[in-house]
Amino acid sequence: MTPKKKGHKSSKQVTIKDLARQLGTTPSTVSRALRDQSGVGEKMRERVKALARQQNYRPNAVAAGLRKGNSHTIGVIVPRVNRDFFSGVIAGIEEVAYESRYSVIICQTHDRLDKERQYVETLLSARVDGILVSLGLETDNYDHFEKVISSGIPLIFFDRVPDEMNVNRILVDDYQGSLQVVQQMIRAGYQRIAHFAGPDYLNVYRDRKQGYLAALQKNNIPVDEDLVISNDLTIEAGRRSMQELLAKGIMPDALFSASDYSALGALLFMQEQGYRIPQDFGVAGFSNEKFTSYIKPPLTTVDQHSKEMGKYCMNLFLQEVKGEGGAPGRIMLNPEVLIRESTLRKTDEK
Amino acid sequence: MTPKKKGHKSSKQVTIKDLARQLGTTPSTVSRALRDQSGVGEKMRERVKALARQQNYRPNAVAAGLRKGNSHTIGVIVPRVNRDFFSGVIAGIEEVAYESRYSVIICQTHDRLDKERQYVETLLSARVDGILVSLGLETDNYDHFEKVISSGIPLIFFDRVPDEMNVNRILVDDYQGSLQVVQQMIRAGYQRIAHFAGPDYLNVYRDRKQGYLAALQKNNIPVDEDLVISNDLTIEAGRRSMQELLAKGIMPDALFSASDYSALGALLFMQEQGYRIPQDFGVAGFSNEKFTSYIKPPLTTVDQHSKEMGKYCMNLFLQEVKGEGGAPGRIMLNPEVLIRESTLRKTDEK
DNA sequence: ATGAAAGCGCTAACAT
DNA sequence: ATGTTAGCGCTTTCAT
Repeated sequence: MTPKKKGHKSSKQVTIKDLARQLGTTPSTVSRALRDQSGVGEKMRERVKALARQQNYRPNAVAAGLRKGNSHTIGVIVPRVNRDFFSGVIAGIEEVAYESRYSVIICQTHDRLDKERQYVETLLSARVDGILVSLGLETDNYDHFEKVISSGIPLIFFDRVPDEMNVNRILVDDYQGSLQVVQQMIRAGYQRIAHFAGPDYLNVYRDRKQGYLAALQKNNIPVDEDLVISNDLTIEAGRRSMQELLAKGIMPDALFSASDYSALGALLFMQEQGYRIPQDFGVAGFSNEKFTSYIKPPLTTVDQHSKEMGKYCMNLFLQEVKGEGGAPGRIMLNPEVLIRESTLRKTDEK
Repeated sequence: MTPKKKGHKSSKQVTIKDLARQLGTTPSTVSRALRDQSGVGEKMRERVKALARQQNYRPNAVAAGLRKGNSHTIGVIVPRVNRDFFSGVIAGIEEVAYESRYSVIICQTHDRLDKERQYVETLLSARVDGILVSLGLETDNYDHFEKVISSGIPLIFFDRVPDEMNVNRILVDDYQGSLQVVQQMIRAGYQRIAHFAGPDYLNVYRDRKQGYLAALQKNNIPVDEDLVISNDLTIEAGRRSMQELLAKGIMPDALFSASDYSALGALLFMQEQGYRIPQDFGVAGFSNEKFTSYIKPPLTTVDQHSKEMGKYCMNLFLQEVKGEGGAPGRIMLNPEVLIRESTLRKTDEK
């Protein structure tokens, strides 16, 4: 069957063959001319290009990809695109991809493992040339990524990476970022600092918690298990966890949350309860979401250099795809701690 | 040349042909079996599927697409993904796409016309089955979209749509939303309401301005040209425009901005200047970005039902691609006006 | 129920 | 400098 457009305007796309016929030459010559390959007369090249333009010829990347065994497309899998951190990384990836003429397919898992698996399949079927991933909150199993590795294409993780796999990874030093934030909070005079953590099987949350614990230890503050709470790090979760703490009669004087969102939830709740931030209660988050600087008071947080991270990802991919990649390694970026009003208790106001 | 993986682990992907050989049958039979087509013996079907699973066969969507003349992929072009409105639309599109097993390529133009053009080319070359677009701020020319139309694939615009083209469009009633917001502001006692507008060649900004003007007119408030300012609707632009107004000695008592971001900029600036919101100055934005409900005071704004809009888009595409699309039409959703504290001046506090 | 053969559009090895 | 040929992996006629 000749595939014909259903009910549409029956515009078949112009092919290289059509051009060849009209020029009285062959597809190979046209192909060469179009791609500025050597071995085509100047005159012929001109004629080909002129006709191509005139006929609105558009190369079929699908066909070329099939033939060449690559699609010049990469897939990016992230939990969500509407987080400033992830959209920053994506912006960085796109910037480099655009320059090197790669297309980027962005997939959102919404932190769901089933979607993550599905998207891996889809991308592999689409024969993307590489996959860049940040894991979803639910992901505690990496079988689907083993498939990527055995397919032979580059696989690069960023931020939320799998521990047990020997793969390329690009990270920010979560431990250091957290350590510094909590140290500052302690210096500001907070004594009972609570922590909202994410799942322990994700490196970032584990490291942030370790940084928190290390800061307490360095200052000889005993760890109170009641003050360390795992939740799913949304605004609502932050609000609820805070409420539950108070309901249980547990009263910290500050909070370091592994996420800006749950920090915000807690902050709003405490304000509603009449606590003044930072005098009565200090709050710090993580990721430097934009809203953290708009709210009152502005929220102390940690910037992860998201755009830069994205650029590193794409550059690493480009290196890998050129075959210049050595053994899988890791790149660790330094975070930037942003001390803002939400943890700046003037001790005399205590 | 047999295309071989460069330096990679030389894992060639299993093909339908490999399976056929191992089963002593032909590619056509394997293909039929895999896709549950009729005309294959029950027994053979089982054997094929078993082997496919065992060998980790993965269909090559590129090859199938080339043969069938479709990619089962759609492209979405938006100004940016880190706006709640756009990420909401994308979520809606993805939800429906996922169910119907379509892949979605998301492209960000960052409001730049050159990128918009480039992405259209890329998507057409990738032979996507349809394109969904919301125009960039710079876009005042639609030639690149004419190419999409002449390629014969469905083209659907949402929110920011081109006026002069006869295409499918999905919108929210910006005029009504703006009209209602400004009416409320007037009822709350504001008399000199400024307006931040976007470029006039984009429908949404034109309509929002019209809604603003209509509200004034209905209340017999004369329009003051000095109070209507075009800027690029970022936080910084909002801040700057507000500053310039005051510097010129022009003092409105409220602002209705066509964007939440520029509304925020103005709000922050006014607060820094010591004005109380909403008592001394009222502020309203547009789009219901999430941050609008976190800031103090919460910002009056207009919700555009973004996710629903995305679903409409994808469903319309599915209809079109099945050939059930009639002449291009338009779908208009009702906005939801969210009156919040930033415009709730208690008149006695005046 | 199965197989043979052609071809989607393009590229690249191998002629000439 | 150009042409010929083969084939990427798959689907779909058209046999049998």
